[in-house]
Amino acid sequence: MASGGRGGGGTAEQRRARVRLEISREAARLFWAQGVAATSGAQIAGAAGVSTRTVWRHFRSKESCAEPVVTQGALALVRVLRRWPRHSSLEEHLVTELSAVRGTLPPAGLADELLGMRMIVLAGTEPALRTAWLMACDQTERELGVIIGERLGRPVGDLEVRTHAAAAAAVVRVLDEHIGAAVLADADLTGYRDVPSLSRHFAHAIHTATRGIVGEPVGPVGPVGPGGPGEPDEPGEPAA
Amino acid sequence: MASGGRGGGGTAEQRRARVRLEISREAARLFWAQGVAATSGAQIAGAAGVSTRTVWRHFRSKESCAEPVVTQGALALVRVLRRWPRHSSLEEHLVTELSAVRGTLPPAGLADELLGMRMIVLAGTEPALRTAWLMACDQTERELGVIIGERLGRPVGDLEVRTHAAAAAAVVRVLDEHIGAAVLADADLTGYRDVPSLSRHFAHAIHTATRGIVGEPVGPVGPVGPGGPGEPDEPGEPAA
DNA sequence: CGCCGTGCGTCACTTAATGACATACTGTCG
DNA sequence: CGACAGTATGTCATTAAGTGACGCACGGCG
Repeated sequence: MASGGRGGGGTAEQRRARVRLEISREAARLFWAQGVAATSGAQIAGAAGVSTRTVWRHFRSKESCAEPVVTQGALALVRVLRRWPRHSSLEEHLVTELSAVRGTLPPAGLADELLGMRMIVLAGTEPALRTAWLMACDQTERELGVIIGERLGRPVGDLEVRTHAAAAAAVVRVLDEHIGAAVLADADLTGYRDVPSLSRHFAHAIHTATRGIVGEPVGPVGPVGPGGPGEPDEPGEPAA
Repeated sequence: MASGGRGGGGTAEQRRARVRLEISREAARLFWAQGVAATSGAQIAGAAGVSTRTVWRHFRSKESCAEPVVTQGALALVRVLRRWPRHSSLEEHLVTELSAVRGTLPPAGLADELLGMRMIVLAGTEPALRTAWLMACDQTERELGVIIGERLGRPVGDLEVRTHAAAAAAVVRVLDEHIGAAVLADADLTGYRDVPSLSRHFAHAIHTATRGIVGEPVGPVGPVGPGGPGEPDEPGEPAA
């Protein structure tokens, strides 16, 4: 293609994101079908209908071509988390909102999700892909940091905010890897369609990883109290 | 080389590790001095006194040359953790053992540590290095998983073990990044020589990230005996 | 219409990375 | 001590990843 008629409008940034995603889809498909090593940049470019130069313009490396599809899933979670009202608990919010988002998912979104899971699974054996996956999680961690910082009323660089974000992102990553493996092993998404149950898992894991500091409702504006260590243990989540 | 006087004995594996570390040192030095992009594989090889072919035999990629020096620090922690007696708390063990280990550190070890910190700091701005750093942390996470699994009396693949390991590794990573930045900003290691205080930080962070499940003494053989030394006021863990 | 900014393709080029083969070193057995 | 096996290294040739420089097509704007 080149040229002309490509899917049109939107900000330059949006168009850029679309192109990246399109390349990423083809890359992921090929990685899954033939393995990473056996897939060349030229092949990816060809499949996506662009020149190799364009591929390298959009991605630092071959493996990083997988990042967009892989990020999609985590990004959805982050988007939901951005709308997390201060007065509600994490579990509450996730259970209702994740289901809602899932309900309105376009079919292309489902395909992307499957593709993303495949990449996550592949990352278990292909070190090159693992770097891409870890970079995607790293990105997620930053976004989580912003959200947590806001919620706790602390600056973004705050060490405590960063540790909580890191712990939360890490458990989300492990859960994603676990779900990915389970989904692909079970042939299909059976049993993992139960979004509310999954949501509770995520909420509980995040809550645990931050020792209850992220997860509870918080006051309308205040930070979480005295900062340090010593946060009294909340009477935690009721068991799922 | 080169040839000749290469450092001698030991297992094949040990020799391999030595060569990797030597290459890694030179690579890190060059990365720091000139930036990653400006450093070629040939340059690294030359500085380390080996052929480029040898460099590629030992490392998947240019950036991953940094992994060994960067891993050293985390590896020291893991080694200490391996000797963590079941009857003692994490804080106790770290405070005494980390100081001991630090005391017996050869001067080369200190230089490596500084180099490692520099790489961690560089990883903040150079995406290529960030992948290496994240891969190193990923490795640490696996080792942590083994240790935690043993301590909790659960199989290695156990989801809970993995989430705890991931959370713990993540907070250790953030702390490392924080310390690295502080050390390099403060010109020198002043204030971060206080190993006991650092140890307490690490212990507390890990303890928090695993919601107290990793950190307490545990019984002689059992899994996490809830009755005994357990969490003072933990509401029950939901059955995963 | 002419002008500018941007994104893409083409081509030439650098260098990261691998394969194939010859050689040198290490430790072992006779 | 000397032949032997295994492994790590070097050299050379080659592929493929990734970059720079340039020209062109497109779309907005006065």
